[in-house]
Amino acid sequence: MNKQQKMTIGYLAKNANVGVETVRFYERKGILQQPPKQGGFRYYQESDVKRIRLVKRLQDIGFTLDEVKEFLVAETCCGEAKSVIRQKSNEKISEINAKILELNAAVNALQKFADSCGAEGSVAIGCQLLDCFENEWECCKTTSMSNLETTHERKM
Amino acid sequence: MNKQQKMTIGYLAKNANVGVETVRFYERKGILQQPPKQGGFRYYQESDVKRIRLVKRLQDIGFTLDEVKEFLVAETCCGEAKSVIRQKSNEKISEINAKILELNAAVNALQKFADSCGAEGSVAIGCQLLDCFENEWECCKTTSMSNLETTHERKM
DNA sequence: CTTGACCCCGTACTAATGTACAGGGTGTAA
DNA sequence: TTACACCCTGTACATTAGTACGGGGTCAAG
Repeated sequence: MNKQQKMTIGYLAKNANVGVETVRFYERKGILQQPPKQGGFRYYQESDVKRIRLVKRLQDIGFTLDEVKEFLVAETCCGEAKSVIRQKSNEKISEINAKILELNAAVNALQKFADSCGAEGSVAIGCQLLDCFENEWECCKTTSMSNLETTHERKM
Repeated sequence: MNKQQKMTIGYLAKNANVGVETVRFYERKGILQQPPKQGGFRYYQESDVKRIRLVKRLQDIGFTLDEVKEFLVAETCCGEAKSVIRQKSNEKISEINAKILELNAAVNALQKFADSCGAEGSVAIGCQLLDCFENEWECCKTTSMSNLETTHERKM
């Protein structure tokens, strides 16, 4: 690629694997900075491609666009703002670690389900997605079925 | 809990930790079966609580409501439908395993970011979320920056 | 200097997943 | 029997993250 050449929004979008409307949408939301225009057109740098890909990756791991924005804005921070962003990073790390545990349990549950229900010779009665998940989940996060409330103990 | 007592939608919702509107929404979508009404009211079983919790769990691990529905409907399947559901389960397992890899890489990247940017004494120039993610991601899924296209090689 | 691909802005629409009324009915405790 | 919490249906609104469209401007190859 010739670095002298100008990258229009269409090419940015193509390179970053998003739609042009998405790029403009990100600029409106303040997630991407709108580049200074030449003759009414936006022209981009390679770093913008990287930035959009980063946004997509952050989305993939569970960030909302607002969170992405917070993090990207925070990059240029200093002093006190740093401890805020460090805290947010650590919160996200905990969140993701919890999700990893949950997903591992899910794989086990689904495997059990696939083995019992999906097996060619199995009988229909064995197809209990609920049972597979109930057992597998207990290690991860349990909500007890005891103390269910019903209607005759009405709130007054 | 007295099993003789009747569980109205409000209590079902409370026990399953969702809103009553959500329950009705699930019934409209066919994710939950609407129970036969007595005097115009819906009355539920404990199994309905379990079912809603299962829906929430499946959502947590990345199922859309339509996918949840597919799986729940498929539980009562037999014969040929079984191999379909087994295949879907296996697809989901692969999907989740890929996600786990991605999340592990994300934790590493965020840790690096928190360490470099968030540390009390660090300088602002070290705050590069993009760099932290770029390196960490390569193991997981890479999109090369070479072969970028720009505007002067215009399509005709 | 025309033409066709591409860009601009602004607005409106979509899909998924709920939430929130409005207007009326029900059931039970006092 | 009345009050009040709770239920019903139906419709509309909210949020997130885009996507599409209309009406017009720009640029570069032929």
